[in-house]
Amino acid sequence: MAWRGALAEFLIRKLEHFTSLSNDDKHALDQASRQRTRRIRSRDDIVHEGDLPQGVNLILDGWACRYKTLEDGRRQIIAYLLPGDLCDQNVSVLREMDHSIGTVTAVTLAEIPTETMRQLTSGHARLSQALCWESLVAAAIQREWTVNIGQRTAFERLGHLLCELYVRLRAVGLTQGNTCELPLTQAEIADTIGLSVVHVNRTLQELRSVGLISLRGRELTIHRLEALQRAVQFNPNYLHLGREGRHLDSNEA
Amino acid sequence: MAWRGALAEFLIRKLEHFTSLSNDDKHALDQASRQRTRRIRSRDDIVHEGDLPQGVNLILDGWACRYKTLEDGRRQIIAYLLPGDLCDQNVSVLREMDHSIGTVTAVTLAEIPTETMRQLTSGHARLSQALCWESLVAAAIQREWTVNIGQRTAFERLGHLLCELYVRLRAVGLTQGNTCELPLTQAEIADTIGLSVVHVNRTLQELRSVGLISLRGRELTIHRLEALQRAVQFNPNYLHLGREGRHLDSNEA
DNA sequence: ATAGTTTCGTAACATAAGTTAATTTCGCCC
DNA sequence: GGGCGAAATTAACTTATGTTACGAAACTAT
Repeated sequence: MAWRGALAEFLIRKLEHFTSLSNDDKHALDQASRQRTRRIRSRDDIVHEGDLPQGVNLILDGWACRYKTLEDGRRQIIAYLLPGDLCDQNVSVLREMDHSIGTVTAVTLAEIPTETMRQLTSGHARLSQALCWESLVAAAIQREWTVNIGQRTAFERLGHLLCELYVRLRAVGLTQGNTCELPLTQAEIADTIGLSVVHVNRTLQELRSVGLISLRGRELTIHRLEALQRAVQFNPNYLHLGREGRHLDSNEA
Repeated sequence: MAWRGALAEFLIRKLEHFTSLSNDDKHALDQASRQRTRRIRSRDDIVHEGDLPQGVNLILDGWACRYKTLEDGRRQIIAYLLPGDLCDQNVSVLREMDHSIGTVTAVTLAEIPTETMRQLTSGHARLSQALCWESLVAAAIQREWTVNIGQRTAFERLGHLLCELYVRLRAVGLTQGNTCELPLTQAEIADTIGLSVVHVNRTLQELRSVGLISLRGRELTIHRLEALQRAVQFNPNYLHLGREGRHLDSNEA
């Protein structure tokens, strides 16, 4: 059976970078994704800080983000949730959410009940490992963001973010050649890498003028990925995609 | 039985902020900590980026940190590991470490084999939940660091870090009144919050001059915790210590 | 104690990034 | 297809933070 078109398609593709799943595993994942799906419109909230944590959300389509707002309005985007990403495999252990999750684009998500998750992991050793891997990778990404914001220059920070998003999208088959969608406004990028909008704009101009990227409409093209990686010290090892995350064929354009 | 003096003392204390453990749970934890302990001297590496991940490490005593180094020598400290902290409950799923772990002070740690961990979690539902909570809190801390470095001013960043370390130490009984150890050099603080050493020094002077803290030798005193929290927008909810992480009695001085 | 080595403290100066504000371009809706 | 609001762009100016450098203090080891 081809898993193109399965609701859990992107998640399955992602997990297969770590291990190959049996048809049974994939079927179970897909079933779990069908129990309850929800459509949320663009720039809307999925979960609020202070909420009681619910079961697991799987992003089926669209972009979301975790974010936190300070009292005076400053906002930090803490993570991007792309198709195939699971939010919070175990949060229900906590008493309340310490941050919010909002959409960037319109999003379709599957709400997988805690009980279904339990069944998935107890009955499928391989799958259970793969899900564990997925949450370790999410943690590794969060660590890398700390490094990115803490140590890198504006140019490197922005380039690094673009590399990461591109490679993550490629890992789930959402790139065409060296192009992918980038539905973020410059204000959102600014809140992601801790810069002002104006400086994001300047830095974007710089990345363009040295010929490393194009960004028009909501479409990003990375002209020379290798060069960009070098220029911004992007080492994809933290994504744990095997074989360094490079040379993974994307779906052809 | 009193668990003062148990090797896993600090871990037990920490977990009990989340749930109360049975004597059986505590005994199992303590036994697991006794299997293999190791002593590492100050400013030495425990784990190197690129290493094959091993079983779980539990910090029994002393301070360690996760860090990452860029090619040109810039370094970011990604997390502090304090007594009672577990490193990497499931890393063995990954093929290689994407960052290093080094000591700040001399450290005693327990290496808990993967198999022992499995037994711990499968035989003790309560404990298993508590360990899950501990890893969710670690992730929440990492997210908060992203916010801290991304959005806050130097003054807030540093104050926030000090609040966090103080509250975490208090949660395991390692404070005396409003004082705790802070065995970090200013260079290490700088690499933690993404500032230069000089600016850390300036900012420290500022925190002192407004009477919020004292820091001499390796001893930190927070004179007015509430005031400091307000001044730097430190909201301890992300530590999920129940009751907001305040009013937890520390061991008396 | 003494010498050597970190760490801390400060000053003078340099610069990356923030702010404000005005203009242009883009995407969308009637 | 014109008008409206959001997003992007640019310029001029400000500021927080970085850099370099040097001396003082605090540890460490003999």
